[in-house]
Amino acid sequence: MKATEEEIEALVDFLKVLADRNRLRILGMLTEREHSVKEIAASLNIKEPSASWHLQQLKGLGLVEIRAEGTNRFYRLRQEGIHSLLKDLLQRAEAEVIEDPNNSEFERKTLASFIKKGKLVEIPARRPKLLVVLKFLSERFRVGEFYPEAQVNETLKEFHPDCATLRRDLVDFRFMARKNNVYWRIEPDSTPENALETSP
Amino acid sequence: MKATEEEIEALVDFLKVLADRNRLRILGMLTEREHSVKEIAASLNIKEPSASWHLQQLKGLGLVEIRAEGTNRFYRLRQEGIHSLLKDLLQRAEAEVIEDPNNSEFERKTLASFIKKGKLVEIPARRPKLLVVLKFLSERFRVGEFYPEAQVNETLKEFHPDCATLRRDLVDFRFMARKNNVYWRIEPDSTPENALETSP
DNA sequence: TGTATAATTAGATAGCTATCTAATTATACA
DNA sequence: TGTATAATTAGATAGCTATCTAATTATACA
Repeated sequence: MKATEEEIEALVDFLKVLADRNRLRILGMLTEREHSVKEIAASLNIKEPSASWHLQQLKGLGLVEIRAEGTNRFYRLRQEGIHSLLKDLLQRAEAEVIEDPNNSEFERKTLASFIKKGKLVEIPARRPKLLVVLKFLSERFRVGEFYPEAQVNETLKEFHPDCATLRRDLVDFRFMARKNNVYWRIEPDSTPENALETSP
Repeated sequence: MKATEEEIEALVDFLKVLADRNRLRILGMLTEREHSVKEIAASLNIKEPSASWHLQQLKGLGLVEIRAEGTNRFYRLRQEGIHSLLKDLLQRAEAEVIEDPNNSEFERKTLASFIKKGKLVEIPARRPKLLVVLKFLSERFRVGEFYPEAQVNETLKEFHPDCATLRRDLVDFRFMARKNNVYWRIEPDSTPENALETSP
C-alpha cells in the first residue's frame, strides 16, 4: 500500500474523531433514531456543552447532520453507509487481526478463542485444538531457514511463557524438525527424508 | 447496530492505537518489508525510544511481530489481512461517508469531488454535475414534509453559504417545489400536478 | 573480558483534548 | 415584551500521551 501524506492525515483526522468512547456511543444511538443534544447528554451522563462538542466533531467529518425544531436541534446519521462502516470496524477489530483467510471455520474459531491480542492465553488440552495452535505457531517460522534453539524460544515466548512445552510439541507433532539444537519448519507435504536432506 | 459496552471499549482501544500519524506510517512501511527499530526511527525522524514505544502499541494489538537478529529486532506485519484492513479504512475515510450505494459512477465521482467533509466546496458550473449535487441536496429533505424557507436555508447553509442560489436551483430544476414560502421535495417520478395536489 | 551497537525502560514534560461552569444566543410562548 | 428552554460559545483545567534524554539491558565481536 502506498498512502500519500495527505491520505494519512485525512485518515488520522478520521480515526481521531472515531477513537472516543462517547462519540462511538453517540453514533450507536443515532443508528436507531435522531436525538436532541439534551437527550444525548442525558444518555451519556455528560453535560450538554460536552455533547454539543462531540456532535460538532462528528459533523466535521460529515457523519451527522442537524434538523432544527424549535429550540431543539436533532442530530441524525448522515447516511446508512456509516451503519455498515461501524459494524465492519467492530468485527475487524476483533477478528481480522488474527484470522488467516486459508483457515477453516474450526481453525478460525480455535485461534480466536486461544489467541488474544497476540498472546496464547493457554496451551489447549484437547488434541484437535492443540494441532491448530501448533500449526499457527509453526507459521511464525520460514520454510527453508534454520533457527537456533534460543531464537525458537524467543519467538514462542512472545505467545506463551512455557516455550519449552511448545517447542517440544512442535517437534513431536512434526511441525518442526530438529538436529544439533538447530530447528527448521517442516513443510506440510514434505517427508522426513526431504527435511533431512536440507538439514544443516 | 447494538454494540455492547465491551465491544465499544475494544474498538476504542483499537482506534486509539491506529489514530496516530506515526503509527500509520509505520504500518505503511511494514507492508513493504520488515524493519528494525533504528530504521523506523530514522524514517519517521524520531528517536529510537519513541519508535520502540509505537511498535509496542502496535504489538499490543497483535498487529506486528518481532524477529530478533543480533542486537537488531526486526518488526514485521503480523498478517496480510492488515494490509487490506488499512486499505479499506483509507478508502472508507474518504468515500463511504459520502457515497450512496444507489449512485452511478458519475454521481459518485461528482459528489466525491464537490463534497468534502460534509461541505459543498463549490457550486458546480457544469450542468450535469450541478444536477448531481442538487439531487444530493434534495435528499436532505423528506418527501411528504413541508419546510418553511428558513429551515430550507439552514439545511442548505450546512453545505454552502450561498443558500439562496441553491434554493432557487432546487426549485428551478424541479427537485423541490414552493408555495407561500413553504417548500417540499418532489419525488423523482411525481408530476407537477401531483405535487400541487399535496401542497399545504 | 572489554567495547560497540541496538533496543528497551525509566522518568520528565510539552501539548493536546474531553470535560466542566458561566455567559451568550436563539427560539417559543404567555 | 418578558420568561423559559435548548444549544452553543468562551474560558479554564485535569488527565492523557507522544516525545525526549538518561540509564539499563542484551548481544556481537575483537
